[in-house]
Amino acid sequence: MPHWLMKTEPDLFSIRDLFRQKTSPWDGVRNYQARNFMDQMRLGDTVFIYHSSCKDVGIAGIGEVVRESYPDVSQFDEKSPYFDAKSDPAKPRWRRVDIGFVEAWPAVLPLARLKSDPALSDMALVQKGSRLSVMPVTEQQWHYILGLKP
DNA sequence: GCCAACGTTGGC
DNA sequence: GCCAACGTTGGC
Repeated sequence: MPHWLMKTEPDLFSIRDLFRQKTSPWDGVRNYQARNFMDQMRLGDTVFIYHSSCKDVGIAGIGEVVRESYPDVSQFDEKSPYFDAKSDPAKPRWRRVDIGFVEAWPAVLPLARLKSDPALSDMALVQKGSRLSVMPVTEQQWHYILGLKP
């Protein structure tokens, strides 16, 4: 069963919000590589939920795919920050998946911890300048990181 | 708040 | 098809 990592800005949507809501559409992804990875996600795939652009940057918990990719309606909403005037309603450019809550960790596993670990040097997450917001996690990386869980 | 690195756009 | 300019991401 494949594994993934998805970024979120906790000021907008955090692991605690996912806990409260139990499930949430993952919308607003506007990057082709990230979108293509979302299209590959399947029901039951597990996802590290990563907090970015905040005080405690790192992995905050786990979610799972509860609905496979379907059009992200926010691309057609002129009032949405995710509006995309160039997207054709007949062929929506952007999609989203729904993510369900699995667990919140007692503390964030810091990015600095992941960066300093040679076992994780292949992850896009720790590579300089990487801005990918949805990425695959290998089986080995997944279990290794689970072992680092705070 | 700063700024390096990135992805996208558009002129040529 | 190249590449400079731009807007954005995201760690620090």
